[in-house]
Amino acid sequence: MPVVTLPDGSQKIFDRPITVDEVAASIGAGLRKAALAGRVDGKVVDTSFVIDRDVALSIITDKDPVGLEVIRHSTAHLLAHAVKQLFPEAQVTIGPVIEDGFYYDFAYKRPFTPEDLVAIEARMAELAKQDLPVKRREMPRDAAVAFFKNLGEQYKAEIIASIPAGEPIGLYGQGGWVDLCRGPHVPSTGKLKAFKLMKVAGAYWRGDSRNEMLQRIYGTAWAKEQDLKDYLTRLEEAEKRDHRKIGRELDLFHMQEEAPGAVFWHPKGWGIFQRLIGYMRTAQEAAGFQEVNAPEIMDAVLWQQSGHLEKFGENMFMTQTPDERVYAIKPMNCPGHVQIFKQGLRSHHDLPMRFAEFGKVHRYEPSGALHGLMRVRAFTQDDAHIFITEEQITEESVKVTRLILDIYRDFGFDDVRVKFSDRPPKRVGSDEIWTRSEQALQDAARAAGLEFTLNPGEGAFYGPKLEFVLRDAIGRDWQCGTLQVDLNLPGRLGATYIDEHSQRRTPVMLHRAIFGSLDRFFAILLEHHAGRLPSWLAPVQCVVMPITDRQDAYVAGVVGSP
RNA sequence: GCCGUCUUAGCUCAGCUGGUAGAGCAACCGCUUCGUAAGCGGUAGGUCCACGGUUCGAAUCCGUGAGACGGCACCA
Repeated sequence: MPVVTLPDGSQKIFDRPITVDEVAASIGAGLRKAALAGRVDGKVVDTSFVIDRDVALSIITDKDPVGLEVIRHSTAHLLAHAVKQLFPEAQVTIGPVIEDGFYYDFAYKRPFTPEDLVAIEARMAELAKQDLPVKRREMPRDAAVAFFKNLGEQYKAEIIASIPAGEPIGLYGQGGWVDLCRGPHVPSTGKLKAFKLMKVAGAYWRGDSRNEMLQRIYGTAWAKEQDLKDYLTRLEEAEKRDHRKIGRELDLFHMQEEAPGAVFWHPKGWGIFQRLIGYMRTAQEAAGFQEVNAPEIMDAVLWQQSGHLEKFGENMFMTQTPDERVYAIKPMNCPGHVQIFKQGLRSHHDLPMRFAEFGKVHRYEPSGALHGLMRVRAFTQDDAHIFITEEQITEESVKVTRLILDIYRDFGFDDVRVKFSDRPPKRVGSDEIWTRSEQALQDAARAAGLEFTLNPGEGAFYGPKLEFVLRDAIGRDWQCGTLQVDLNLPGRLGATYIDEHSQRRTPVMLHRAIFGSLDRFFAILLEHHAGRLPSWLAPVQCVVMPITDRQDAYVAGVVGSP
């Protein structure tokens, strides 16, 4: 006798186990038709899910964000179904939901072509039109492994084999095609109405660059045709804001193949760049930072000590000079700032010492990573390193986070998210030190009143970090600023200060960047404003133009007046 | 770095199966002086990414390399 409690608090009593679909039908034919899935005691399930006990149930339709996810997930299945029909030799792997859509990875003897996509999308439309019922069943794990091996689906078998033996495996079938999936899915393919395949690309099996490359097909799916259209319009709008296009049109900068990943700044672009620096210089001086400048080329030894060479050696520009010494072109500013700190004796009275630099750094980024100004091999950072005692971490971090948020506000970025990244797998320093630095940074974030999400394993190799993510005018997120607590590098590079007991101690170093990469921040601003920068930044604030040549003399007067 | 696509005038792009290059916009020169995003006419502009190969002949076919673009991996 299941009692089903609906979201409005009303209850329905049934005299036998029933499905979500049947409950929806009992409420109304319209709801039954709109039902994509159900939420039973908080868990999302298929409409075929059998309710055999008292539960809280809500029917999920395409008005529900989860409903949209179900649609996208099922559309990924529809894609795989169509691919298997057209290319039976292709093997299926995984097909998750992503922002605005989905993808599905296939192993196939050759890459899919844009023409293939057209054919696949047409087949998907046919399968949707047939309104095939989507049916779930379960199978013991080992039976499922055998089942997929028998189908020749090696990748699926491998995925299932990595699931614990006790768990039953969910299989979804539609029109003679079966896929492993935890679901849930729409009740029938006819629910899938608004989708489009977007692009093909390579992607590594299990996301590991040592593995073979699969063919990934990206698609987008929506509840309604109009939503799909709106989405495509949004993409067009984003394309119009592309900083690479605007940069050329407004004559701000260019790049050319002799200097891959490096920027040639034109007068107007460099003027904007300098105003950004000028702004930051004023703001950080007011906050107690002192500007410094360290060499761009230093002996590789320093980078060995810091640990950068070991971790990032492959991504550093090295140079051998006639004196046979190996120098590195700096990829970071921290070791340089530590050298400045190390000159002379520092007392605890001197701390905090805040060194800031508009440091130009070079990183040999993988060729495939380069992207306009967003990812380059030579760029300027608004980088600062603050030397403090361990007791000062919280107070100083709070100050820095305030500064960061204030500055973003000045640029019109009010919507800022914060992420906390803790120890990565490849790191320097003891676990004990990591525990202390993670704790200190989290305490500081809380003291600053920040809400943050966890980003496990994404910290820098020397310390945990807070990452500041801006949301732009069209809703895209950009990670810019960062604040890192570092209990490792000062020691590795031999920095010390004298404490109140006349003892030598190792300072703590905070790393902070607000714009991050000036070049990248420049690009973000261009895209955020679609090229129409606020007048304090704009290289051209106004133009005086005559309508006919009869006004020439007058206009010359206007231009000449103050 | 990996997969795929691409590279032709300042920009955006045509150029079918090989017969030594075209358009629109921009520029320049005239004309027009017209009230809210493309007035009219004309002129000029190209090592067809680079290097090798096939061929009587290569922008076109093949190979190598570079760069760009879209993803993946990476991102101190």
